[in-house]
Amino acid sequence: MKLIQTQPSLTQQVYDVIADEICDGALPAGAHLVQEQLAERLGVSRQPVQQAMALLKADGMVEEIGRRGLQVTPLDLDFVRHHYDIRAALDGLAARMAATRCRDGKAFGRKLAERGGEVLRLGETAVRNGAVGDQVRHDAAFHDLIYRASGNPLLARAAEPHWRFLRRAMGDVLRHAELPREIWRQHAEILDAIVAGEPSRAEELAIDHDLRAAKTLKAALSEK
Amino acid sequence: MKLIQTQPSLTQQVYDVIADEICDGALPAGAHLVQEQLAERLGVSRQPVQQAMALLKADGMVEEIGRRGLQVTPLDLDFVRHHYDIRAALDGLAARMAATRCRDGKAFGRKLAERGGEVLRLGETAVRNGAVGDQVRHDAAFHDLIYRASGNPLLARAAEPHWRFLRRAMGDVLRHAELPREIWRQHAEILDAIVAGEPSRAEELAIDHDLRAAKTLKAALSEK
DNA sequence: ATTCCGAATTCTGAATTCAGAGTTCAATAC
DNA sequence: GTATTGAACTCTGAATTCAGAATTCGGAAT
Repeated sequence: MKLIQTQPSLTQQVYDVIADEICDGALPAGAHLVQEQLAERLGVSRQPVQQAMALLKADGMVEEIGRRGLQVTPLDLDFVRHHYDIRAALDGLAARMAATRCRDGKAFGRKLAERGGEVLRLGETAVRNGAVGDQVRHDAAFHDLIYRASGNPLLARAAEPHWRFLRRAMGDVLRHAELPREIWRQHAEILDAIVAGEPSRAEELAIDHDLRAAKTLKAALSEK
Repeated sequence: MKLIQTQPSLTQQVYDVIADEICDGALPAGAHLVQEQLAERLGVSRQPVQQAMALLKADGMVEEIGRRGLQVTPLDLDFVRHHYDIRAALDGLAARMAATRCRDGKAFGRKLAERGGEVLRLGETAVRNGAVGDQVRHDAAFHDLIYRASGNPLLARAAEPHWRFLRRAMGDVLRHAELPREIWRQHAEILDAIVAGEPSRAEELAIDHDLRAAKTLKAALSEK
């Protein structure tokens, strides 16, 4: 029997709407946000908006501008590298742990190979179709799969703020460019190393992948 | 001229009070929290309490118990290792980056050696005095120094949720035991490697330190 | 004794209002 | 023209109230 999903709170819904608009660029850095206006636009009272703003503030996505509303935080180019450095550490850990689990259990590795393969195929389909939004989604899905495969339930959550920032940065770029095709080759290599049960190799590839992505993204942002 | 500090919001103050009580064990795992009661106890209206609870919930420190208030989240022993694994990755990164900076700039290393040395001395004094609370504080201060020395402004923030959890776990243990004295020797070794500008060695020592701490803490928690 | 159902209760989320913090603007003085 | 000051304005944080979700309890039926 399927669990009955309770309606998320208005606060949660407001948070999700605003967070998504920030991450996909509809609300660009510096965009001015006023609680009363957001409340009107979303058809709710100000209180859930206020609460959502507090959460978005805690997440670094918005900041106060001194009793004159809030603004979407700037996308600081220097922070691209900072976020990727942390992601590299976390992604490396995830890959290593997942590979260790595959080394110790063949059935686990087979299942992961299968699921990973699906995501890679979806990613490559999106590349063929030039569906950029889909590419980002499958990129995230691939990494999420590895976090979950690591056996550490905290990894996905730990990586989340960095993904959020980078999703914003990518969103900025992807109006003009695509994800490099080579990331899918890199994903495949990471998956292979994990499934083969090679922790050090998997970690190295994951870190390398992120550090390359950092360079690429930073270069693309500098051109704008 | 000294900056004038504005009073933190009531929400922030409520958050800080509750978070501190959770972290130092005054509010143990499972403690029942009701907004109205907290509001009375703290002499504020329910609204800032509600907001603080939303933030504490987002931070995983409290959880809902189904329209009957909230409770402090359980301290799950399995999570000690999970948190330390992530901390090891982050601390390793911090140490490596700090060491790289020391290798590239001697003045930076000298300054760090000085500051680090101070913290280590404070830690050792606390050990001699059997001042357990101070030991935890200086432990955190040491690591915070390394995060800042890394040059990545996001590292301290990234490590925060893990420190929160581990501070709670340590608080649980420290009613009965002390931090092992060897952690100060380990800290000194990490600092030496960083100041000497040896990134790989610094990273290794930092990771090793955390993995040992994980074992020690987990064993201590199992005995209770 | 166990199960079911409706009522009572507890508590939260949301709406509304009030107070006031901090910014902006307009008038005045130099 | 520039600087200063006080008033007006914008917006937030907090207090209060209302609505209702979800749990608990007690009584009735089996």
